[in-house]
Amino acid sequence: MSTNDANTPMEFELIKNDICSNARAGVITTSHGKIETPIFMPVGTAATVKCCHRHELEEDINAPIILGNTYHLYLRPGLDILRSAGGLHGFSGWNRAMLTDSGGFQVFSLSGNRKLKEEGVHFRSHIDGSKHLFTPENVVDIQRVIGADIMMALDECTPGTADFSYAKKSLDLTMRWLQRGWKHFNETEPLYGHSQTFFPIVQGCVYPELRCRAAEEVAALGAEGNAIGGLAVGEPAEQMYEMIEVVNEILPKDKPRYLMGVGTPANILEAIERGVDMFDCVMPTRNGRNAMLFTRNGIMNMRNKKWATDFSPIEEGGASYVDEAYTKAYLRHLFISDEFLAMQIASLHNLAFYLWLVREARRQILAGTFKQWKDEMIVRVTTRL
RNA sequence: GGGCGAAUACCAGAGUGGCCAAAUGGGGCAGACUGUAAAUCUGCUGUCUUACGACUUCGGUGGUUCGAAUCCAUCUUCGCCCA
Repeated sequence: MSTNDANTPMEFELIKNDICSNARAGVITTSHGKIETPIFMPVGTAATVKCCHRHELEEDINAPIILGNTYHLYLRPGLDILRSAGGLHGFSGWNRAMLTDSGGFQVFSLSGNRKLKEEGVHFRSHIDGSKHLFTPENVVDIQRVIGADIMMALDECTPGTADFSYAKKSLDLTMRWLQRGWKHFNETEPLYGHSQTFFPIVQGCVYPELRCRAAEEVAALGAEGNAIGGLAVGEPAEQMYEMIEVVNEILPKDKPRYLMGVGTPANILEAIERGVDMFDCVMPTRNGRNAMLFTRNGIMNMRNKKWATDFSPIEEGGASYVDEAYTKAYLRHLFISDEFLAMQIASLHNLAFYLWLVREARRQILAGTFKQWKDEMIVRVTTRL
């Protein structure tokens, strides 16, 4: 596993473009290992991918990169502890790559507890109600302390239902924040001897005009990778796909593109087809904890009675050992009985499935068979079992 | 043999004359969840395909009453106590 030191920036190598679509296969090299793309990144908000041991993430799910969250880690355990531990890598023991969200999504999801100002976002902690301020600059500093290989710009994630005038006003602010964050990133240094990179985020809600402008401004920075945010937040899926097309027309082809917070297996396949390389989403873990399993044959609600006496494996030939190790009837029993093991099995299964899905997509792109495979997979993964 | 108490929907359990198809909890059935304030949230859970509405229910039977899960009589079952 080759690694980069603090002076070597992240690299992205484009291996192959699909013939029939904008899908592509590549490799990202970070100080904490290589990441073959397309990739799905499990979300580990509070320094843990919920219900999963590190060993499982490494060996069973085989995730090359996971997420952390600036907002949550800043509040708990706090910067002093993270700094003393040598960053989140040292604290959690995760030695592969890591990406941290800036807290921009919390600006959206905790909208009742915050106030947007030109300088940044004033918010109250959901834990103790204490007051805090995130600025484009200090979220860079915080992410330096966390030590993520990839850090994200502070943005405002607008709801998919925002009207044009609000979306424009919001985008203007996000773009001003972006310039400040980018400047500050370039004026500061990593703390732990490994390199860090900074991804800007394209906003603009569902308005092509705004998305184009944002993509052009983002592309002009020349960052090592670029993100698309503010999608899958209430707008119809077709509109999301349209926005991805508009934006990817403009974002540089030789840099990885990260679609933030998306999504369902079908969303991911559609986005890969449109040239997206990186994904993250809470869906495999959250929905897993709530008894929803994604499989290559469709979706199962494990609480449903139909599984009560189904003693077949969770998923024959599935992507992780739990698929053959436990039966549907047993897993249903665990969920009905509120046993912790149910959530562990489901989370492991779903993450392994998501990682399998993107690896298989990559394999199909390399084999030149992506388009046909994708069309078949969409039907399968959206079937309700 | 005598006395007291209890019987309510799948379970537990409230209700003791009309606002009762009947609180609440559990269980059951289904749905939602997209850069995680989520091991969370929502709906349904007597029958009539849905709503309005109608119908049948509170151990059985018979009564009182304009009206009964609720009052009376009696029977049945269960629990406790005395012999």
